[in-house]
Amino acid sequence: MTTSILWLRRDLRVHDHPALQAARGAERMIPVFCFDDALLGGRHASGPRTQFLLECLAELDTALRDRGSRLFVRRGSPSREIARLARETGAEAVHVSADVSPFARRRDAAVRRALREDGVEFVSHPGMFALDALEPVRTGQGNPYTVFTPFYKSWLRQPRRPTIGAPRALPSTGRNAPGGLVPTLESLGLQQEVSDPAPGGEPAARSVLTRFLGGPVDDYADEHDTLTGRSVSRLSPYLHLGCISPREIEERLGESKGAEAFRRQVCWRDFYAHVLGHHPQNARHEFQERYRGTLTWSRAEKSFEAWCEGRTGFPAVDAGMRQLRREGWLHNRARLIVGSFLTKDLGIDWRWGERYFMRMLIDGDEASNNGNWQWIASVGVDPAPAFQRIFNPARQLERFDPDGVYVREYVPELREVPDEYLAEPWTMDEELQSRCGCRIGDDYPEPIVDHAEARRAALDRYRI
DNA sequence: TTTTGAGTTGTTCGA
DNA sequence: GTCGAACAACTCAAA
Repeated sequence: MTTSILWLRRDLRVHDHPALQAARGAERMIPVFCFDDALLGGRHASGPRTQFLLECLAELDTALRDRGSRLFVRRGSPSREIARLARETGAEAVHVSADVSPFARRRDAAVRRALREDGVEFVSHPGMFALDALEPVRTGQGNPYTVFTPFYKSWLRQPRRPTIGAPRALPSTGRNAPGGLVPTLESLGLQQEVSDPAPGGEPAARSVLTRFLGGPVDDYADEHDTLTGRSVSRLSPYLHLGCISPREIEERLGESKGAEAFRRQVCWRDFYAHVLGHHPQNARHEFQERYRGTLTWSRAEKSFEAWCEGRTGFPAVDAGMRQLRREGWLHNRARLIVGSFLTKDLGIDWRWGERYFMRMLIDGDEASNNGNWQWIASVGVDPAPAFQRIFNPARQLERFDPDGVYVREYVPELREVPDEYLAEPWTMDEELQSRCGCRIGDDYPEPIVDHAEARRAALDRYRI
C-alpha cells in the first residue's frame, strides 16, 4: 500500500494541479492544509484574507469529497505537523506546489529536513505561476531580471507546461486517517474587517474567469485603468490562493488585444515573485541602494490614520481607501493613487502602507504587494525617476473616473457634488457647498495637504 | 508608467 | 467692423 500526502498551501483547487496529479498516483492520498501560527499571528496576519481562505478550504473539501477524498486540517508548525502526519499515515512522499517567497522557502526547507530524518520524500511541483521559473528566466548575462519589459519579452518566449484537467476520482484517504475540520475565523483569533468581500473558492474563481472572458476582456486594453473596474478581472484573490491556475488563465485568454494586455498583467505577478525570490531582502529594504536609509520618512500618525480611514479630503484617495475597507480589494489604478499619496504627498514610509494593505487585502501577496509599493515609492526594481511617480489625485480622477461614478459609490458625502468639482470639492464656493449638502470641513474633510507643495517637498526628498 | 509650466495659436467678447 | 484682453486648447520640454 503506497501513501502520499498532498500538502496544500496556495494551490486550493482541483483543476490544473501538477502536485495533485503526482500525489494521486499513490494508492492512498492525504490532502492536508496546515494553519501555520507564524502566518496567523505574524506581521502579515489578516482577518479578511483568512476569512477568504476558510471559504476556499470549505469549497476545496467539497470538491475533494465529490471525488471520494476529503481535506485534512492541522494547526501548528508545518515542520512538526507535516512530519507527524507522514508518520501517522505511513506516507512515503509529500507533494507541494513550489512557492518562492522568502518565508515559504524557509518553511519548506525546514519541512524537507524534518521529513528527510524519517526517510520521507519532499517533492516540489510547478503550478503557482504562469511560468514556474525562478531559475530558467535569466538575462543574457545570466542574472535575474530587475526590469519588467525585458523580463516580459523573455517570459513570453518560454515554453509552457500543458494544463491538466480536474480528476474525476481521487484515491481514498484510508479509513482511520486523522485530521480536523476547517476552523472558524473567531477560533483563529481573527476578525472579518471588511463588509463586502468577494466569495472564496474554486467554483467562484472559475465563474469570475468565465465572466471576464465573456466580455470585459474585450475592453481590457483600453479600459483597464477605469476606476469603476468594469473591465478588470477581479481574479487577484483567487490567484493568490491558487483557486485558479495562472496557466489555465493564460491558455483560456486567447490572442485578442485585450488578452495581450491582460497577459502582461499576469506577467507582473510572475515578475514580482521572481524579484522577491532573488532579492529576499526587498521584503524589508529598498531595492535601490541609494535610497536605503537615506530618505527621511514622516511618522505623522494622524495623517496615516486619515489615509487608512479614507478622510484625507482628496476624493480619489478616500474613495480608494474606503473601497479597500469595504471589499478588501482595490482596483490597481486606485492602489497606485493611494500609494503615491501616502509616500509622496504625506511622505510616510512605504512599509506602513505595505503592512496596512497586507492586513486588509484579500489578495494580499507578499511579492506583488512589496513590488508594487516599492514601485510607487520609486525605490524598487524597474526604476524610473521619482517625479514620474508622483500622481496628482485630482488629475487621476479626471482621467480615470470622468463621470464620478467611482467616487460617488464610495464617498456618499460627495454624491450631489457636480462633476466639475468632484476631483477638488474644496474649490466650491460656500453657497454651492450648502446647495449640494457637502460643506467642506464639516460634511467632508478639508484636504490634509496642499498637493502642489507636497509635490515640491517630495521632489526635494528624492533628489539625492 | 506622470505632472507642470512655458510658449503658441486660436476663439470669444466687449469696447 | 476692428482691436485687444482674456481665456481655452494644444504642443513640448523639463523635473
